[in-house]
Amino acid sequence: MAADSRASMVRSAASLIRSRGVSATSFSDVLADSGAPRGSIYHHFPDGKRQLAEDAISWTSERVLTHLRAGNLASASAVLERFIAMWRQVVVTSGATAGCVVAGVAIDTGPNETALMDVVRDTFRSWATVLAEELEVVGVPPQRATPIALATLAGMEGALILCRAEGNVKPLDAVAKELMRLLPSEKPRRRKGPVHSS
Amino acid sequence: MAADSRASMVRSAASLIRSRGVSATSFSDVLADSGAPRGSIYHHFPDGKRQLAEDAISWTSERVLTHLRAGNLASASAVLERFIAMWRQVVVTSGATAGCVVAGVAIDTGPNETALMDVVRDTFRSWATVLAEELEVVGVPPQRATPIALATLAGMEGALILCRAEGNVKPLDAVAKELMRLLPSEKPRRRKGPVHSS
DNA sequence: AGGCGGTTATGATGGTCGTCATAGTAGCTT
DNA sequence: AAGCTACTATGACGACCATCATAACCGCCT
Repeated sequence: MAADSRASMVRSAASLIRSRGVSATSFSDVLADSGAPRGSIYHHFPDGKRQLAEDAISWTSERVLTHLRAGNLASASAVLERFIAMWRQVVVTSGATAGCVVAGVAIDTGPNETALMDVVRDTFRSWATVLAEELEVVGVPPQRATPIALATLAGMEGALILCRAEGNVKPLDAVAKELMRLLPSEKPRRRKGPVHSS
Repeated sequence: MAADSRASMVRSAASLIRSRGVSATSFSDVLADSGAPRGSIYHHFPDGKRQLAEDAISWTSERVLTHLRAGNLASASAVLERFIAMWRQVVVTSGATAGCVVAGVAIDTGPNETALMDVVRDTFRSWATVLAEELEVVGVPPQRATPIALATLAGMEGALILCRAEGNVKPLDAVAKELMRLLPSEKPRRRKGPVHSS
């Protein structure tokens, strides 16, 4: 299959960018990590490194969106918790060495490379939009859904950085707890007060 | 004076790292931006680039801490707003191209370079600590002050990334508004309900 | 005047990076 | 079987990077 080595390159690029940023991730690193053949870099990525970074973002974004939309939308807190738990797992399984690919690209991309930054912007927008939509579906007032979604996204992106610095998930958990406070008090369920994650 | 060129190098390094990350910031860039002499790099920074990055963080951190402590601690919202306004100014005056130096270092620093990451961690901790202390001083319950401080820090770091992606300050403003909601309702002042920024 | 420590000029080194050209191979189509 | 397309091997290229060695410069102290 053709796209095999290509896909593994994208996956490796995403993984490496997550934990070192994009400038510190060389093609050699990607090849070494993916086992992909040297000769096919510019066959699969004619636009070079920029394209690889773009694809790494797109690949990540689709995974995130898929994960988000796979939720069953039980409540507002469930929506946020699903998003948060996803990032939490990134931190935990990486031993607090990985963050967000999109942030990694965003931070060491100068204002010149508008193409890359456009992808970054669109990705963040799509995440925030889906999050806001889902919040609305479960009853969060429309004028609250978007700001809450944005604050959650920003809070997570920031938390990922703090977790990397601290070497553990504690900052993310603390931030998550605060983000939950932004939600309007849920319609009082009959029994069981506390949140019960899936 | 000796430290003249050295100081300008640190300042330039901080400025460049803010808007491109640390890996994408070369010594040549720093020298070009600062006008400092080529020959004195390893005189002032015997440990090379790592030391330059460390100093850029320390220099930034001291400026931040100084700015924070210069507030008059009128209320909890004033404390947060002072911190937020500081970052807002970074975004505005840079045309949404600059972020946080510490985040820039944190993101493209691998898990190997523990020395750098230690500086990053200590810096974040000091900011969160000062923020929490000030919140306590103005009457925020101790068990709330620390989480709020952390969420504010994470929210700002994330917001800076989003602002860079969007090219404007709107994300930061939206996040800031949400962060304010985390504060316990202020002791009801006699008159004037709504928050009134300085 | 003389010297001395702190600073800078100059330039080289080895390495790595992104990029690409050229040639080879595998596999499907006809 | 032939040929075409998609992929890979090999290796080179110019550029830039961080780092350092060596020597010259400057101003201050004596």
